[in-house]
Amino acid sequence: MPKPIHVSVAWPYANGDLHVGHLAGAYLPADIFARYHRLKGNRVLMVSGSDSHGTPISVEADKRGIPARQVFEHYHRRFLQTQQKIGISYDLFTHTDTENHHKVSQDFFLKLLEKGHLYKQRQKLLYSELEKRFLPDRYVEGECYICHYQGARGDQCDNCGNLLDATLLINPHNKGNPSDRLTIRESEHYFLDLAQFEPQLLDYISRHEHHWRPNVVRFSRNFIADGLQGRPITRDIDWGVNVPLEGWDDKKLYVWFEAVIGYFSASVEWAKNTGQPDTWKDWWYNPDAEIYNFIGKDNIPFHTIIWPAELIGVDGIYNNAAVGTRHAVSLQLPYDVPANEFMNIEGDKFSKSRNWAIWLPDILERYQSDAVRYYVAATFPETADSDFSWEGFLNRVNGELLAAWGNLANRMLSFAYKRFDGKVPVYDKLTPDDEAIIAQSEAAFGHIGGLIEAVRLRDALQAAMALARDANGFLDRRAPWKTIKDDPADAARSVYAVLRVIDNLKVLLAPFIPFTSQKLHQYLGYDGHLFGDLNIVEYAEASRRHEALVYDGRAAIGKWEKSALQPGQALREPAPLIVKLEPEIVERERAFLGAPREEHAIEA
RNA sequence: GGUGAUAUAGCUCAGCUGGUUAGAGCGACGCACUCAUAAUGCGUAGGGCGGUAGUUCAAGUCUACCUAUCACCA
Repeated sequence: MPKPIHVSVAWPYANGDLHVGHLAGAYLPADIFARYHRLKGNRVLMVSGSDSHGTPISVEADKRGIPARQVFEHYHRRFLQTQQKIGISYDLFTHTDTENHHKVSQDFFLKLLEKGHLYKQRQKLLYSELEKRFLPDRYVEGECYICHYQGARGDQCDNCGNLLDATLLINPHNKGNPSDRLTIRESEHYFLDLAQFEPQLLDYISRHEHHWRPNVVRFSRNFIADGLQGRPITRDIDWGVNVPLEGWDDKKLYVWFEAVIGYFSASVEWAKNTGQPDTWKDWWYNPDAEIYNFIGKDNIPFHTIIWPAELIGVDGIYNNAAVGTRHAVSLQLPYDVPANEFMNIEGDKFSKSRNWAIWLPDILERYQSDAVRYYVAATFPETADSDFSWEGFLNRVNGELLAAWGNLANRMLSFAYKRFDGKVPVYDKLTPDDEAIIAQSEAAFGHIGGLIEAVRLRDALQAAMALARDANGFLDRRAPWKTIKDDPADAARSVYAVLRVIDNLKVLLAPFIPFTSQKLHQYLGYDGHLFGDLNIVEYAEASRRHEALVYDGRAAIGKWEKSALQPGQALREPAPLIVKLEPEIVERERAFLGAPREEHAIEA
């Protein structure tokens, strides 16, 4: 019975390129998880998109002197290209500036309002007399009222690290315009009354804590114990989703409120795009479905508190009775929120302003997608912060991915291709040793599958690599290059056994390194594709068009099942799977860190 | 300031509810092999688990305090 699995992936702000932190925190774990479940035959819906709104984008737009829309469209396009290249298999990667998303967000707002989960309150905010508008916190600079540092930002002090209330800053001034005069004005806003949801949230957490990561549980419980405060969900800004009320034309929905709704709205869009507009309910209104949110640790409260509160608050939305009894009455809340920690770079924290970052479009110009995927997956910050180091990259790619796995496949395929007439050897009867290694590789499907389902991806990858090492050991014991001379029948047995193990490893490793597995699939003489295609598709709405990344799995034939490799099957001429890295790359790549960077066009 | 996390071989990290001589990969050293991108295999040497004080028949594994780093909240 296929299980509906929803993979909700954090929405990147479209104000700059994707970097390895994005990949390690959310996108790659989500993709590995989704690909596994697809191989397993489950019904996967994986969605995300560019976050088009929010001050980071306005700030970037002001810096460049161009409209916010232009900034987000530029990076949205690059997100599509980058993720297509590294193979993040979204069923839909859209953005939050679609008519669909605006509508769904507004419907969420209205439903919450109707059910009494919102309240109005006046707020004191900094107002720019020059620009005639309320100034977002990030545009404000002043003296920190805690440590008296002069260059504190409106939302946070870079010196003492404290979060600040911009209206309390000493001598606040407009960052972009020092001659501006800032005054404090009151503005009315809608607040989400989080405290109302406390009992349901506590209940939700206790129902799931046995299978959540301990830090996610502790963090969420603490957050509630600290007291749930109402949070403003509207703002005095001009870039964002309109507040769907009369007289609120100069305000927008706050990005934190609206962006998480993307998981839902993107599911609705996906269903619409596929011509079956109700199918999103097979996840959101189906108690058998499991929804997984892949995010970084900075986002935990938004996904275990705020997003569930919004879902509880709008329960029943779009679930009109006319649809029939196929669906449940209640919206599904996330089943698991496997938040990752942070990935540092050469021992230091990621920083966009210092360009202390490894940008995906840049490294994908120089390295195989699977090499990047392998290293990042082997170093996932699943339990603690981890570190991306170029020396580590070199060692793991050359010493593990290439030496233990790529070379295993290459050495045996080459041998079989040359000595067995380009075919999988035909054998008489396998020895107990041969049968043991095959059985071991078959048992790995259950073991590694279990680890992936529990989102222990680093352990899963390590288990697959251990099997590859065992296969190398087996090969050395059986030494077909010796037996071929005086006992060719025995060489046939051992070569067949290793090829069977390689065929199994091809599938076991496919969620992690899909491009390599596909190549190997062909070398082994099979046709067809293990996974579907990732395409950039344009969709038209009533007044706008947008591009999205879309996974088309119709032609995929890969299955999470043990190999039935046929003796006598014709092989294709093999070639090395993994490109060997030169030691010089370590110094070369380190030199890019902290140096000014130029954006290049992304080649397919 | 509060809360939480992390600190284990040269490096990167595992060690669940406390229990035989603390594990893996890489690196180092030695041996073997030559099918393979000098790629593989076998073996050896390396730590006593941040510090201090406790609980216990028994503690990386529990408690308290301290130190360092990180995160979140004020």
